[in-house]
Amino acid sequence: MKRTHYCGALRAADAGRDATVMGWVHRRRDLGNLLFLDVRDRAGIVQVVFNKETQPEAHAKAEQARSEFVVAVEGKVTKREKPNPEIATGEVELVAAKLHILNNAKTPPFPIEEEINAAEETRLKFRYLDLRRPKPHKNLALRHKIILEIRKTMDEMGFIEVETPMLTRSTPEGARDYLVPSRVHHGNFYALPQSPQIFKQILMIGGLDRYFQIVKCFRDEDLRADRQPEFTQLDLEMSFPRQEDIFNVIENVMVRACAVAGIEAKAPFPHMLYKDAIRKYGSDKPDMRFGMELHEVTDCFPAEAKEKLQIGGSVFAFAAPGAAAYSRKQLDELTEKAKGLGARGAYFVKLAAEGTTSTVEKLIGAENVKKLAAACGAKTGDLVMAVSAKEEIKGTEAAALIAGQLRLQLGEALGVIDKSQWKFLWLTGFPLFEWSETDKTWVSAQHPFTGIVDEDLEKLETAPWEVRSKGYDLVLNGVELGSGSIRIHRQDIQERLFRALGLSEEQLRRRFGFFLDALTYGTPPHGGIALGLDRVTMLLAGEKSIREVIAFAKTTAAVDLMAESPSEVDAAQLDQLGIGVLNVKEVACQWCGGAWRIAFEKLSEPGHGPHGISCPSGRGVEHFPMIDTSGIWSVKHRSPGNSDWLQIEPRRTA
RNA sequence: GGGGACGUAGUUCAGUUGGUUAGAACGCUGCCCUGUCACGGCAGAGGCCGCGGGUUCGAGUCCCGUCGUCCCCGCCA
Repeated sequence: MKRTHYCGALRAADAGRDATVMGWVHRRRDLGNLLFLDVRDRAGIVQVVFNKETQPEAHAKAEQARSEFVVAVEGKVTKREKPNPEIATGEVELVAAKLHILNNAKTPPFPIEEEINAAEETRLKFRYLDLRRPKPHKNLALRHKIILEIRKTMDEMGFIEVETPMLTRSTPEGARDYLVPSRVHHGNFYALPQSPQIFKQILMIGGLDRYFQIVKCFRDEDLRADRQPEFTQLDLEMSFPRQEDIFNVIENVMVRACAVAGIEAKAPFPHMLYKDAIRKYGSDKPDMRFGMELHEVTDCFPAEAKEKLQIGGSVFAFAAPGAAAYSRKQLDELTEKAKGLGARGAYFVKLAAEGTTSTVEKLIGAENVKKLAAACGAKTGDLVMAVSAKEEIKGTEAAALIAGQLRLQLGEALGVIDKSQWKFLWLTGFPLFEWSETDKTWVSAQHPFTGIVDEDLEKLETAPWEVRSKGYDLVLNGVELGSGSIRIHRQDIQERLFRALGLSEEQLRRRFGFFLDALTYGTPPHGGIALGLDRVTMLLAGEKSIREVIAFAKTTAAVDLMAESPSEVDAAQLDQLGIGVLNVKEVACQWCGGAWRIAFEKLSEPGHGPHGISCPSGRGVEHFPMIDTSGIWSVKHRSPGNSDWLQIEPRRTA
C-alpha cells in the first residue's frame, strides 16, 4: 500500500482520482449508516466519508476508529455538493473504499487542535502530541527555513562551516559549565562549550579566513522565557575585518532570514552607543518600537528634597502618554514595582486637562514639577514617572535601569508598542570591564578576548573603568540577538588583559596557555559575532518564548518532562567514571543558628556521618550530623553532663 | 538564592462568611441517527480537591511546610 497524496493536499482538481491517504483520525462524526472521519497529516485535514450501504466493510472498520488512531484510507476523491469553506480541502472529500487501521491510540490528554489551552506542563510532557498541532509544525518549519537561508547566505559570502568539539575544556570565566566526566582519566572532566569562542579564533589563526557554524551551546544558569540551558547559535568569525564588514554580513543574513518569514527588514541597521542606550532607554537592549525616552531629572530635586526622600543617586523620568488618568492604586502598584526593582522611590506628575498635580509638589515645588514634566516632553494627558536609586553604584545609572524596566512595562500596558515594527539596532562603545560586587574585582563585560579601543590601551592598568571595548551587540525589538567583537590578536595585549583581570602567571598558563601560544604564531586581526537562533526564530514566529520554537524544550527547573531528564544513573556507570554522589544537606543548629552543610556518601547508612563539630555558641555542645533509617536528616547534640541526644529538626537557612 | 501567580474529573475551569452527597463545559463509554463538518439525541462512567502537617465539632476553603509549572530579580564572560 502506497500513500499517493497528503490529506491536506487534495483539491478540486483531484476530483475523480483514486487516492490513498495516511494519517491520524482527527475527528469522527457518526451519523449511523453514514460516518465521517476527518483524517489529518502534516499538510492538513481531509474529510473521508464511509457509507454502510455501498462499502459495509470499510464502514464497519470506521466505527472502530477513535481519535488519533493511525489509518490508511483508499478511496475516490469526490467533489462535494456542499463545500466546506473553512478547510483547504473543503471542496472535495474522499469516498472510502477501504480503511486500514494501522495503529490504535489512547485517548489523548488534550485535544490536538490549532488553538490549545492545555497547561504548558502537559504539553511538554506529551510533546509528541503537542507537536501534531499545526502551530509547532509551522514554527519548526520556519526555524528550518531560516537556518537553511542562513547557511545559503553564509556560503554565498565565502564562509566555511566547520565543526568544533562538544567535549572540550572548562573555561573558568563566564557561565557555569556543564561537565562531562572522563572515564579514561578519573577525576578529570570535559566541559560542554558555552560557545566555540577559542576554537573559532584558532580557526582564524589556522587561515580559514571566514568560518561559521550553526552550533549548540550550553550554559548551566537559571532559565527564562528566552533562555534554555542548551541553545543554538549562528557563530561566525572572519579575518582582517573592519567592524562594518561584520555588520554587513549579519545585516545580510538577518534581512534574508526576515524575508523567509515574510518580514521586510532594511539594512543598514542604526547604531547606538551603550551609554546612550542606558541613559535614554535604561537598557542595554533598548526596544526602539516606541518612544517614552528617559531623561535625567536629578536637578529637579533640590538638596533638601533629596535628603527627605533619601535619594542617594540620580533620578530618571519618562512620560507615559495618556496615562494621566491612572488611579492612586495604579500609581501605588507602579511604586511597589519600582521598589521591587531596587528603587528608593517613585514620583509622579499628572498632566490632566484640569491641571497639573504631582506626588512630590510639596517637596520640590511647582517650578520643579513643571521643569520635570518639560524635561520629559510631557503633554496634557500624560503621566510622568520619575524613579530614584538608593545609591549610585560606581559608573552605573541604577535609576535609569529601573526606569527602563518600568518604561517597558508601561509601554506594553498602554499599548504604545507598534508590534508591526522590526527595529534592529547595533550597540557599540561598551566598557571593557564591569565591577563585580560578588568578586570585588573588575571582570570582562563581554569575554576576555574582546578587543580594546586602541587609544584606551594605556588605561588598561591605570583606569580600567574608562577602557572601551571593540564589542558590539545586535538588538531586535528589545531582545538581545547576539554579541561579538573585534578580538585581541596580539599575544602581549591578551596577556596584559588577563593580568588586568587578576589572573596569575600560573593560572594563565594553565587555562589559556595553548591559546596564548597560538597567538604568537602569526595571528591575523580577526573578529566575529554569534546570534541566538532560538531567539531569532522566536521573534520571527511571533512567539513569546523560545520553548515554542524548540522541539524538546526544558522547564524553568531545567527538566525535560517528557524524557524525564536529568535522571539518576546506575551505580555501575558511576563506578566506571570513578564518581560517587554525595548527599549534601544543610541543617541548622538550634543553639547557634549556624547552618551546617553536611555530605553523606550513602543515604542508606543510618548514623553514618562526619565527626562532631563543636558548637560555636560556646555552650560546650557538639554537633553530630545524623541520619535515621527513614532517611530523615538531623543534627544531634551532645553536651557535657547530658547524655541525651537532642534532635534538631532540619530547617532552611539563608 | 529572592519576589509573584497558579495547582480541584482526561482537559479547561467554577466552587459563597469553613457546613450535608464537590459542580460545569469539552473529552471519554454505550445506544439511536444517511450529508455531517465543533453533527445531533438519550443514557452513563469518571475526583487522594498536588503532597504532608496543623487549627477546628467540621477544611477544597484558614495556617505552616513541601513539591511541581509559569513570570520576574539575582545569575546568564
